[in-house]
Amino acid sequence: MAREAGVSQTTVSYVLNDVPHQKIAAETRYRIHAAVAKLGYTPSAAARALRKGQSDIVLLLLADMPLGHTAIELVEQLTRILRQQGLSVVTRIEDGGANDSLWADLAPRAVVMLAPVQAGRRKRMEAAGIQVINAWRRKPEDAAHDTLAHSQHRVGEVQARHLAATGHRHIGYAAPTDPRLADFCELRLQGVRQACRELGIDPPVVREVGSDRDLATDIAHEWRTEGVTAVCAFNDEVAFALLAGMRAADLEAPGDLAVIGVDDIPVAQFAEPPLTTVDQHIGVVAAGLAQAVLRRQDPPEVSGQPRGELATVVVRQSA
Amino acid sequence: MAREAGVSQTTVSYVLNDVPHQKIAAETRYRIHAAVAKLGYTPSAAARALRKGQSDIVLLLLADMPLGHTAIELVEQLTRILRQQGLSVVTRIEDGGANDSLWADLAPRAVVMLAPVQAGRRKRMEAAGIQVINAWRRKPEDAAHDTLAHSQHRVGEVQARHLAATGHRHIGYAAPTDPRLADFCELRLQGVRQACRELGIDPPVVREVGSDRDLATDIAHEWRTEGVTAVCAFNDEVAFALLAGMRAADLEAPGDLAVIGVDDIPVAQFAEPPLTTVDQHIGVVAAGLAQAVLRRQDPPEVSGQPRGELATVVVRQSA
DNA sequence: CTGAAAGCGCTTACAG
DNA sequence: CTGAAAGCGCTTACAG
Repeated sequence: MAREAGVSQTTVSYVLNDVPHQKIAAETRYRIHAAVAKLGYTPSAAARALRKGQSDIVLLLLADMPLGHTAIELVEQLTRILRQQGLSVVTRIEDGGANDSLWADLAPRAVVMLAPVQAGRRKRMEAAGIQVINAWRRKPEDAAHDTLAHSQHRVGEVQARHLAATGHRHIGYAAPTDPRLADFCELRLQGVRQACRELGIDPPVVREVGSDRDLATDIAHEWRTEGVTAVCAFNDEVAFALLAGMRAADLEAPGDLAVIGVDDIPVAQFAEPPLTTVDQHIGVVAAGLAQAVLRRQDPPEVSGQPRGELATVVVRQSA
Repeated sequence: MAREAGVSQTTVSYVLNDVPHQKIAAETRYRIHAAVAKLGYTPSAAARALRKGQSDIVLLLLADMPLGHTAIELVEQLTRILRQQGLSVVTRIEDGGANDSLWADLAPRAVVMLAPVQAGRRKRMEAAGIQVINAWRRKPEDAAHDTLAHSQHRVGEVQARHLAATGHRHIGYAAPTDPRLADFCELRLQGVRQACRELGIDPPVVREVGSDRDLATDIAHEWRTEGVTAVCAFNDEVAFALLAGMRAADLEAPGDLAVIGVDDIPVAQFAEPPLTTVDQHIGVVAAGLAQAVLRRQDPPEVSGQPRGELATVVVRQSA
């Protein structure tokens, strides 16, 4: 490569990396770019990583749980935003431990954890100079400065407020049965609880709604006998199960029990009745995460929490 | 590291890589492992990659299209299978070109493309010694040796055969409107067409069903006037739209029009009526893909096409 | 059975 | 404005 352009390795490196404060003659630059094009040269990232100790990769670790539509959108957005900054987002689904070798393999600049983080692992990564961004706080107290957790809390709040605004004072909460969803559920549920407190209405009556229609029917009846008139479902899937259980017992939404989901999955509009749900503004969350990654390297440009609403209600017929 | 154990770099490398035909004294081995544990030493993958010219990473490139539940499962399974072979699967959503830098960054051993592959890009990767596995054939003719394409073809076949088996002779095909899904749709549709040919029934009447309920209603009426009695939907989402359109016009499934989807998404069982659909056996596809990756390096153990059914019908009420 | 040495392809002080 | 040289941490012939 250097030979083809008739210059030294050094100069090639300067030109290709646009090293500031290095004046390079325009003609030399040109010769180098020509040679690059001619040879189809691509710098070896392995060598660069070895030399600099870090690659330009940001590793996104996803929890091993049912990943929906929304999670994928988050991945896409984060990938897009960070690419503009020259960083390559690479995604990995967690699976317990074996990933240690992966972060060593990639020598990522940062690891964004959308999964539980074990203290030991975190320490090892940080010791290796990798920035660890924990976007998965279990405890709501920790969530204050965390866009993702904050948005989950907000989701619950938005659900409860919509129900209250349409006159409901006794609400239920339909939790999923999958234990891997428990942390997420807790965050959303806290949001619901807080909203209820603030609105001065009863705390939500929580029940696990599995993916069994008959069970959902029973639960719907129970809620009604307890005076519950509306329920926040953990997500749209749980809402579908509940709606199916209600139809089986000739219970109507929102008349007998109003139901509001979360996610606005593509089929939500085709539910019977069409599902009222909460749309998460994933772009805002992604921007928050991207900021956290970038803050380290570009102090001035980025600032605190991202602005913008994190979630809004999509009103259809079920609530 | 070598110093801590009181041996040379060479020996450390031999021990850690279990180099065959290198006899190392048990005591030396032990000293090295002890030092590894004590220092928390992790070999630099960047250096290894630089030296060997390849990392242990397999890059999975996903098309930029609505990725469902099924796609995610494929990613999970492939990750799991390949990890057992010491390979790290890393996933990236395609976005047009900018990924060139990524494969250079990772120096992956193989790239599995679940996205359209441009000839130029492919050539560059292969020139770099990267194995390229193209699991995205546009043309059904190319699909013969490709597990993924083959399974898509099979999906259509299974749909049509189920409909024929329940007495339908005039079937419709509900295609999605998203152009990014066109290639996939074509593969499935070919499967339907072939099954119709083999069964001696009319070719499917294809219509695009968007996510507009009223439009779906109109289309349902059209099909009925044309004598269509059952329809294969591209996937469960399209099926939901169609079912919603039918309910709006008091048309019943399967009486007025039978509907069968694809994917068995979690909410399919809660459709009104519960959706009959096709379950793709993603494990088989993943195994096929994994084989293709491994074939190159471990010739003997793996053989041709994976065995096993690729898709089966989940019978519920809509068809 | 073990080690000294070369070299993978970069980046970056440093010297001109 | 440009280049010679060191060194990042490995692997692997090769020599003992």
